[in-house]
Amino acid sequence: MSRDDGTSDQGVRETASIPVGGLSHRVPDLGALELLLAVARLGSLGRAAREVGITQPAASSRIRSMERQLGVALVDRSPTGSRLTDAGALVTDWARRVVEAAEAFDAGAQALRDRRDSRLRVAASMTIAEYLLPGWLLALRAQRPDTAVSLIAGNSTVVAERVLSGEADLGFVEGVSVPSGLDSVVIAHDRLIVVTAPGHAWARRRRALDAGELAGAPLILREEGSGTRQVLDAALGGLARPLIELSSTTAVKASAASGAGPAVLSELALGEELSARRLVEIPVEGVRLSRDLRAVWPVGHRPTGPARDLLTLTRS
Amino acid sequence: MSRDDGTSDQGVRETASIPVGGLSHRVPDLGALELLLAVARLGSLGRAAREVGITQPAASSRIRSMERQLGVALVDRSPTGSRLTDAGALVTDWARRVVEAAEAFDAGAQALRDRRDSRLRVAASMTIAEYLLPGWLLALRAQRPDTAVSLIAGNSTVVAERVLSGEADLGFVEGVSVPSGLDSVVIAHDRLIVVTAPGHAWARRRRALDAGELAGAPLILREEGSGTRQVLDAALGGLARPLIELSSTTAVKASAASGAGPAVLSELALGEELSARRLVEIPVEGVRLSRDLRAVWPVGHRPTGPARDLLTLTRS
DNA sequence: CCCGACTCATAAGCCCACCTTATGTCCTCA
DNA sequence: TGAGGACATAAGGTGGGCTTATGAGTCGGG
Repeated sequence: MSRDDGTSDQGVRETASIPVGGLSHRVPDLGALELLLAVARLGSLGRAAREVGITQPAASSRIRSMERQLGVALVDRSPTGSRLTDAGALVTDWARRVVEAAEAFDAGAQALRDRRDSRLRVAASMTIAEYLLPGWLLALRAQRPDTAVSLIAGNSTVVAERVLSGEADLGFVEGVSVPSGLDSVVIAHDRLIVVTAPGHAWARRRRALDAGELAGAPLILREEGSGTRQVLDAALGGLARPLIELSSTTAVKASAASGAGPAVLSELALGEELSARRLVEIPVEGVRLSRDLRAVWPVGHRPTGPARDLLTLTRS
Repeated sequence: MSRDDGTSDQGVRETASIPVGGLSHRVPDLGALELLLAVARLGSLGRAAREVGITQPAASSRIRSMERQLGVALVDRSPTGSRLTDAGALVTDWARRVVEAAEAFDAGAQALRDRRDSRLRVAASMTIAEYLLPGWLLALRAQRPDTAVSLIAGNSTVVAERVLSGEADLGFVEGVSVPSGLDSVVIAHDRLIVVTAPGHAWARRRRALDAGELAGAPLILREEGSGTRQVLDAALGGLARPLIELSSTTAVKASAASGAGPAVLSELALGEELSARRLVEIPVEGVRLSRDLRAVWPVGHRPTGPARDLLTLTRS
C-alpha cells in the first residue's frame, strides 16, 4: 500500500554494480508461486487454497497481490472457476522453473540435514552432490516417499573412507581410478566441454579444435585446485593457459557468455546455457576430457534396500 | 493461442501427488537465498547485508534462522569475516540455481508488465517467450540496463500482425514458413526429441529409431492442438499414437521420467533433465523433427537500436 | 421457479516474522 | 594499546498474511 511501485525504482542507492536491486521485491515468494501452480492445475482458487493448506480468501488475496506486484492479470475469475490468462500461462511456466529449483534445493538440503541415523546414507563428490544428487533424491522420493537420506560431500578419498567404514551405504565418485577395496559401476560420464558466446570466432569454426589449439588459447577457467581445472590440466599435460581465473562456476559461465573468451566447464553445469544458446559448445578432438562417474560400495557387499533403489535410478 | 493449460484440465489428476507439505516452509525465501549468495561472494555478513540493503543484525539473524531451518551450519563466523562451510558451499550452489530461475522469472515478468510505451516491444511465440526470451532479456539488460522491454506472446499469426502493424519492433516465430510481408533470419533450431527414462528398453538400443517405429509406438504426448503435437503429427503424417495425453510439458516430463514410456518434447524444455540423466535422448532418423526459430521484421525495415541489439544477442 | 452448491470478493482483527536501533564482545593490526 | 572491523544480543515497531464471517454471482436440478 505505502509502497506504490511507480515507473522506476524508488531510491535504491546500492553499490556500483549494475544489476540486482532486490530480486525478492519484484518476484513473488515461493508460497505464492506454488499457489499459482496449484491454481493452474486445479482451475479454482478455492481448491488450490485447500491444496496448499490455506483458506480461500487468503489465496484470493495472495493471487491478487501477486498480480499487483507483476502488473499483469494472471487469472480470469468467474463464478465457475478460474483460468489462467495468456500472460498467466507464461508466468506460470516461469514460476514452475523457480519451484523446481526450490524442490531440488529442498531435496538436497533435507539430505544434508540428517547427518545421523538416516535409513540411507550417501557419500558423494562435490560435483555429483551439487548437480546430480538433488535430482536423484527427488526421483527416489517419488518411489519411496518415506526413505530418509543423508549426504556427506567430499573428495574421492573422503567418499572411500566413509563407504569402507560403513558410515555411508553408497558412494559416488568421479575420476579414473576406483579406490581400492571398493566395487563400482559406471553410472554416467562427466565431460568437460569448451564453450564460447555464440558470437565468438570459434563458434563459426568448421573443424574441431585439437589439443594444441586448446592448450595454446587463453581460457576462462576455475581456479587452480578445482576439480574441473585438475581434469583439464591432466588432459592437456598441465598446459592450460588461463585468460582469467574465477572462483565459481557461475562466474565462469557469465564471463564466457559475455564474450570474454572461451571457457571450459563440466557439461553438468551447462544444461540451460546450451539449450538457450547463451553459450555454444565447441567440438574438440584428440583430448580426453571425459571422466567416469561411478557408484561405489565395499567389495562384495552389493547395495541392498534403498541403496539399491537409488543405484537403479542412477543407471542407464 | 497455441497454448492450453486448463480447459478440461480439472480431470487431470497429474501424477499421484508425492509428498509436498509446503515447499515454502522448508526452503528459505528468495531474500534469504540472495543474502546467502552475497555472503558467499563477499565473505562478510555485514558487507552482504549492505549489498542487499538491510542492516548487519538483520543479516545475522536471517542467516541464523536459515541454518536452523535447514539444520546445518552454513557459515563459519569469525571476527575477521565469514566463510562458507562445506555444507554451506553446497547449499549456496543449489540456492544459486533458485535465484537464477527467479531472475529469469523477473526478466520475463518485467517485459510482460509494460505492455505500453516500452522502448523495445517484442512479439514472440509461446515457446520462445517461455524458454528463450527471459535469458535473452537478462543478457540484454547486462548490455543495456536502461532498455525497457515489453512482450506480447501469441502464435505466428499474432506475432506477424503485431510486427506488421508496428505494435512490435521485433518478432520471433517458430515454424517453416515466414508470414508474408516479413523479412526474417533463422536464430536457432528447435528440435523435438524422443526421451525415455534411463531404464527404458529404448535407452539400450544401438540403432536409431526410424519413422515407422516412432509412429507405431505409444507415446506420452501433449494434448492435441499443442504446438509440440502439431509438429510431431506433421512429421509423422498424423500418425502419432498417444499412450497418455497430458496438458503440460512438466507432466509429460515427470511421466516419462517415472518410466511410463517414451515421450516427445522440445529440446528447449529438456535442458536439465538430460544433463542429469533423469531422461535420455533416443536418436531418431528419417523424421524431420526440427523447425527453425526465426526473428522477423517488416520487409525492408531492418531492426535498429535496441531491437538490433536483441537480435544480435540471439544470433550465433 | 427457486434452492443448494459452487465460485470469488470483501471486511475486520490477530499474530508473527522481520526489520531497525542501540549496544556488547572478540579479534587484528598499526 | 587503542581504533576499527566483524558478529551477537536485546528491545521495540510495523506490516504482510493469515483467519473467520459474510455477501454476491452463476449453474443445475427437483
